[in-house]
Amino acid sequence: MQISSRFTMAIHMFACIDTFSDQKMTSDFMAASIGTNPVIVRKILQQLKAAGLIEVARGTGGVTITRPLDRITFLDVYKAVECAPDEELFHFHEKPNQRCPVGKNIHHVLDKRLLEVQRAMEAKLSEMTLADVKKEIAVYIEKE
Amino acid sequence: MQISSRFTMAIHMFACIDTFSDQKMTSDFMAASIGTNPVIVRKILQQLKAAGLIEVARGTGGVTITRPLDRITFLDVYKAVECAPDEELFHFHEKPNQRCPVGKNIHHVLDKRLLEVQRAMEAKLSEMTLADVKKEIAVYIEKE
DNA sequence: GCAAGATGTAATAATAAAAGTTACAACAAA
DNA sequence: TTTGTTGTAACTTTTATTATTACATCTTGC
Repeated sequence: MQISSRFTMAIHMFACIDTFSDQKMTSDFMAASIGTNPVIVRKILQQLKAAGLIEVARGTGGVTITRPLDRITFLDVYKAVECAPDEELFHFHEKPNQRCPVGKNIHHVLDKRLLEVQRAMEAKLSEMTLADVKKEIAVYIEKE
Repeated sequence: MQISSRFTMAIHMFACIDTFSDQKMTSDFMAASIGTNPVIVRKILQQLKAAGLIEVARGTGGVTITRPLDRITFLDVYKAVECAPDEELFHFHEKPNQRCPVGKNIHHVLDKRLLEVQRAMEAKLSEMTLADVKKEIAVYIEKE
């Protein structure tokens, strides 16, 4: 199973907003760059807005990033688009038999360990920022 | 999105096999403990067998774990049941527009970073073993 | 005022993956 | 040869993602 592509689409969107900052960025433009439907882009825009990462100009169009790119981490983006609040990475089977000594206790035993794994992933995500992406995209564009 | 419950079911199965090592362990028994269907258990058994972690006695029933529990990590189990070989944790949107400078390069920029995140998660998974689970389950059972 | 071009969002469909179920052939041992 | 089990195919159900259509709402310029 995989983490949904909303995350990579969101980062792609930030890259568009920044790279083409001289022009008004619309959901149609970003959808064309990503290769998806404008409504998908608008939904992700709403999630990013709800997380306080961007502002969207209604009516006229255009997106503003609310803080410097080096202060937006991959984890910020991940949490904004990927999961419901406090959702856990691992999906637990929900009906272990409480009358079996293993079924009764497996949840206690695994929960904290799986959370530890999730924290490790999140820690790594928080080390990366949109500024890194901006920098590297610029290098690639330079080359051409 | 979440990692499927096959992973936690598989660990639950190992816990059953070990905790009740005095009796023959069948898919029916494990399914009852997990709260699922025996066929689900048998499919996971096949995946664990293919990964070389267990042997299953056909006809008669019963499962043997092929090496000491402290030498089977969560990562071994995860890789056995969770993903196709070399499957990546993050799902990339597949059709970025090659005529857009961002769409053309986003994959290059993100791939190595997302792989780094995945490696961090896998590293943490490899620190935990089934022996840890065995030990803690035993403590819980002791208490009663 | 109102036309043009956006966003916001509901409703729904299409797709894909996980999880569950039924059925039965193949097998091992008493 | 009976019993209880695994192996596995076929199918259904469930859930989540992704895509699409449609349209109300908003902002600006004319």
